[in-house]
Amino acid sequence: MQLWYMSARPSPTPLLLFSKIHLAQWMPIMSPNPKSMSDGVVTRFAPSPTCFLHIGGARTALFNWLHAKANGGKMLLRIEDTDRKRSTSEAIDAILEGLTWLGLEWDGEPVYQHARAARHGEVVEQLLAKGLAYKCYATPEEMEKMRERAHGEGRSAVYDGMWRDRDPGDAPAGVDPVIRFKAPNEGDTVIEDQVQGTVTVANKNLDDLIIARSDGSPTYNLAVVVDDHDMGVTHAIRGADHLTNASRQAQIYAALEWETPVFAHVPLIHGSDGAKLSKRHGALGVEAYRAMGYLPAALRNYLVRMGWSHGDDEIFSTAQMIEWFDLAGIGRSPARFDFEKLASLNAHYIKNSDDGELVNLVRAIVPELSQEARPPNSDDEACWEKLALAMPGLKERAKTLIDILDAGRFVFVSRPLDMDEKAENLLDDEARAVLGGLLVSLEGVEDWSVEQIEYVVRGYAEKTDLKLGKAAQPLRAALTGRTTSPGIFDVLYALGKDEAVARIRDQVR
RNA sequence: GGCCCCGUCGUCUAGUCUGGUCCAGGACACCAGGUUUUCAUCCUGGUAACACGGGUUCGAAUCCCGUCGGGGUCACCA
Repeated sequence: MQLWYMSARPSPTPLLLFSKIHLAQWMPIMSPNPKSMSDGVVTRFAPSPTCFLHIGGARTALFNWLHAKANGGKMLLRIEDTDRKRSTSEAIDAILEGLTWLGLEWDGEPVYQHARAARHGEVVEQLLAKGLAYKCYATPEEMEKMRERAHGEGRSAVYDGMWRDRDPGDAPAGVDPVIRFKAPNEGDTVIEDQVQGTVTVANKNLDDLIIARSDGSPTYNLAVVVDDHDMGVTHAIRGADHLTNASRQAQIYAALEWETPVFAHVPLIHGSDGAKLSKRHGALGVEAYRAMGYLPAALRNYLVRMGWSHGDDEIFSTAQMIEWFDLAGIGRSPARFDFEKLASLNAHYIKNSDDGELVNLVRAIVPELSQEARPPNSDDEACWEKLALAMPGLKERAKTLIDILDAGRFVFVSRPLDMDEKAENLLDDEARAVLGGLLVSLEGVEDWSVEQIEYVVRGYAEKTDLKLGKAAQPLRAALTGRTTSPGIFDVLYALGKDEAVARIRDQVR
C-alpha cells in the first residue's frame, strides 16, 4: 500500500512554466506530453456510486477502455465514494456488473477513493505547509452573502478570499475550519484538451475551492488529482460536465508540481429534449438495456458512434473499434439519444448471432422479466428446444431479445391455445374446412422436415386450387393463436409433428 | 446572471484543421415501389440540412467578426 502511494510515473517532466516566485502570475501550460504516450497509456473510469451505471457513464467507460486498448495500455477503475453518505454498495455492484456485461473489463482491483483518505490528508497538509492552502472559518451565512454579491455583480467567483491572508489568530473559537486551496488570482489557466481544444479560463473567475471539509475529509477535486497522480493516469477521459473541474484541478497539479494527465472531455449525451440526460428522461442503467433485450455488442456499437466517428462506417466489431479508435475522432457537440438507431443496430447483431447463443441469451433474461412478461412453461426444456428450431425465422424479424420471446411465444403455450381476436375471426367455417383437409395430409408426413412439410402443404393448396395464403393463414391461427408469425413451414417444423397436428385438430372440430 | 463549450437532413454523423473535386455523402427514422404464405427481413428509389447576418476571397459548409439559439458549470456532491 505504501508503494502504491509512491507509484507516480517515472521521472515526471514538469511542463509547468511557473516558478514559486511568480506564483500569483503563473500560467500553467498543459500541453500533452507525446513522450508519455509511449510510456504506456493508463486511463481510468471513475464513477461515483450514487446510482447505477447510466448510458453516459457507460460511454465514458467505453472510450477509456478503447483508448487504453488502442494504445496497449490499461484502464483502471476507481470508485469515487468520498461522500460516504451518498454511496451505496448496490450502486457499486450495479456499476461493476454493468461494466462486465458490456465487456469493459478494467485492469487490476478497483480503487476505493475513501480508503485513500489518509493519503489525501497528507497532500492537504503539504499544501498547507507550503502556504498553498489555508484554513477558512467563513460561516454558511457569510457564504450566502458572498454568493448573492457575486451574482449581483455578475462575477463568477463566489468566495471572496476573506480568510486567504488573514491572521489565523483571528480564528473563532470552537469552529472547525474547512481548508481552501490558494488559487492564483491573476493570469489564465489553460488546458489543452484533446476534444475541446484549448480552453482558457481567467484565474480571477476561479475562487479558492475547498479541498478538505471541516471534518477533515477530502473533497472531490483534491482527491481526483491525488489519485490520478498516484495511479499513474496518463489520460483523463470524462464527460464535458467536468470541464470546469479540469481548470481547478490543473491549478492543483501546478501547485503540487505534478504533471497533468492529458484531458479529453467528451460531450454529454442528451435526452430527446436536448438537455443533459437525467432521470427525468427516464435515463436507464445498463442493466435495464439488458432486460429490454439489447446485446452488449449492439450497445457498444451504438455508444461508440455517439460523438465518435470513423468516416462513414456504422458497424464495428470490437477489434475494429480498438484499431480505429482515436481521441481526435471525437466530436465536440453533444448528441441526443435515439432508441430507434440502437434498435436497428441490435437487430443487426441479433441477425448475425448464432441460434444456440441466442437461445441462451433469451433464457438468461427471463428471470429479469415481470411475471406477465415471462413465457409460460419457461422451465420446460422441450420448449427451449423448439425455440432453437424456430430461431432462424425468429431472429430475422426481431429487434430485441424480447421480440424473439414474444414472436416465439407459440412454442411455449399449451393447448388449447388462446386465440387473439384477429385469429378468431380468421377461423371461419371455410378456414376450418381447409384445416381439416390439411390435417389429413400432414398426419401422413413421415419425415417431419421443413422441405417435406412445404411439399405437402403446397401440394394440398395446388390440389384444391387454393392460393397458398388461404392455407397458410388458417394454419398460422391454429398453430400460434395469432395472424402473424415466422414462415408457416418453420412454425410447423419447430412445433414438431405431434404438437402441430394436435393444435390443428383442436380447430377442426 | 458570470464563466466555458457547441450549432450540417427529424436523429447520429462525413466533409471544416490543409477554402474549389459538396447545387453537401452515409446511417437510423419516414414515404413509395419490388420480392413474399402473414408479419418482418431483403432489394430499389425518394423526401430532407450547411442557424442567421456581415466580412475576407476569383471562390466559403469550410477562414474572421457579430447576432441568435442550445448546452454545461458555478455545493463542506461527485
